[in-house]
Amino acid sequence: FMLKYQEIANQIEEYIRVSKLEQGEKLPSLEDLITNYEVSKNTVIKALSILEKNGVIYQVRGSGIFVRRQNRKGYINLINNKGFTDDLADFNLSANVLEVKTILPTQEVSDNLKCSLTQEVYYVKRIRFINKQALCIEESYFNKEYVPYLNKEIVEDSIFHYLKETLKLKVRFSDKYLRIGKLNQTEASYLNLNTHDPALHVDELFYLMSGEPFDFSKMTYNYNHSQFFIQSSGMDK
Amino acid sequence: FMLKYQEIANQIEEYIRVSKLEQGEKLPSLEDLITNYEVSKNTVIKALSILEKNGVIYQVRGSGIFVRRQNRKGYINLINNKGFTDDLADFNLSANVLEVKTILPTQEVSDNLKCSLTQEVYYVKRIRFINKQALCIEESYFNKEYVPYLNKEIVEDSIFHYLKETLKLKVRFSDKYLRIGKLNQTEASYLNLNTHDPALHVDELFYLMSGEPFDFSKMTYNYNHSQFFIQSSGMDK
DNA sequence: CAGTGGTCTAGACCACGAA
DNA sequence: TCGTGGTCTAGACCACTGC
Repeated sequence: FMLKYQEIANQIEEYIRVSKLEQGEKLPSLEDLITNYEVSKNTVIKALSILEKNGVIYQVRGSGIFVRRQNRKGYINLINNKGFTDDLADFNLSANVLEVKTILPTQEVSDNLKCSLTQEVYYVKRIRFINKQALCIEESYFNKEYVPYLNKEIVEDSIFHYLKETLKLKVRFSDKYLRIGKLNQTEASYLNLNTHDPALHVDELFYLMSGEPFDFSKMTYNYNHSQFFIQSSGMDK
Repeated sequence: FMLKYQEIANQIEEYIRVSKLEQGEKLPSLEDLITNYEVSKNTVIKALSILEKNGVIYQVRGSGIFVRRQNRKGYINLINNKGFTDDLADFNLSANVLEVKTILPTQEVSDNLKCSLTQEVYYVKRIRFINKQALCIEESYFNKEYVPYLNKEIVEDSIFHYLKETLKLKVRFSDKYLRIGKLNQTEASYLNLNTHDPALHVDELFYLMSGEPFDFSKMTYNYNHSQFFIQSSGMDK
């Protein structure tokens, strides 16, 4: 079962895709959408507000509803929470698992996961590849309270898929901190680059539906494959 | 005059600040808010959805409304459209204007601004400083149709302030493209760094309320001052 | 099962843009 | 002035959490 406004949002997005509407092209009017979908005005507006938030459309009072979207290919959208799987769907992604174990958290990890220093967490270290080239080094820490079990097989696949399907955990939101620096020797060797080459460090904290942080990840990206995209929706609406 | 939901959103944010509520602390229930502000349920929900979008709160069904917000200081929020002025308010910002002139657009500029190759645009080159250290090199191109006049005095101050107050232009949304590379010799000298040091390149396209692009800016950041923050709100709601 | 957040409606009225 | 998007309401009913 799906919510009406969600369903309508999906259908409008589908409509834009199959009609191959481009930036600036006009969609049916609010009233048309209301009669077509046989729902109330508020419901359509809610659907449109989702699409607006996601950068798919923009609405202009007195004028109409228009298509936005114009993502350059190969850029990773920093707003979605879905990992890369969506943005880089056209590319050949894989991961090389270096370690999966339980450890005692460092101060930094315990601060972020809001867990005790004496309570073990899962530690996972992976190198992620895109088209067989190293994309990033990823070190993740999982609160065992929410992720009681992990192993190499699970982690070689998509962790998020496992969390969602098996553990029934859903990510509600996340905080990302980006920083630019230089690669040290170890990082450089993993990424097949040179020491002192540019490095993009991303710390990311993932929260569950209930608002509890459960996954703290530290990533170091290969600068050759680091292209990111951000759509800001500006005003409060 | 202000919209009710906007007013309520502001007041709740204010309430969080003066009450010094921290991450995870609970706000009054929906029903309380409805009776306190004497508005309908939908209006409160709209106010809350703005705060949720801005990363200020999160709502949990059956449980309550909680404070989010936990921005590390000095990180630039990549979601806001306001330039740096807000995030770096505590720091000493200034700009050194190198050039202000009208030129014919390159192919790249005309593609982005959707203007003809034969129609002149304003070109502005600035170095921006934070606490007297070079933060970034900024080259901006403005469509003259919307920004008919610029000069050095205006540009030394905040361009966005001028656009808003004098020209009555409002930014509706923007697209940002981030890329990491190495500084060339010229860039390095402007930023007081070394050739081949890390460089963060950001291309940003700003759109007006009507959806027209009017400002295309190419920025190169000093990696020592490049700390960015992104709050993702995850799911479609 | 009480408390709390979320969805949906029908309809009144407002505000902006374009012809 | 008309078409179109935006705000707001009152109320019905649904869904999840935690005692």
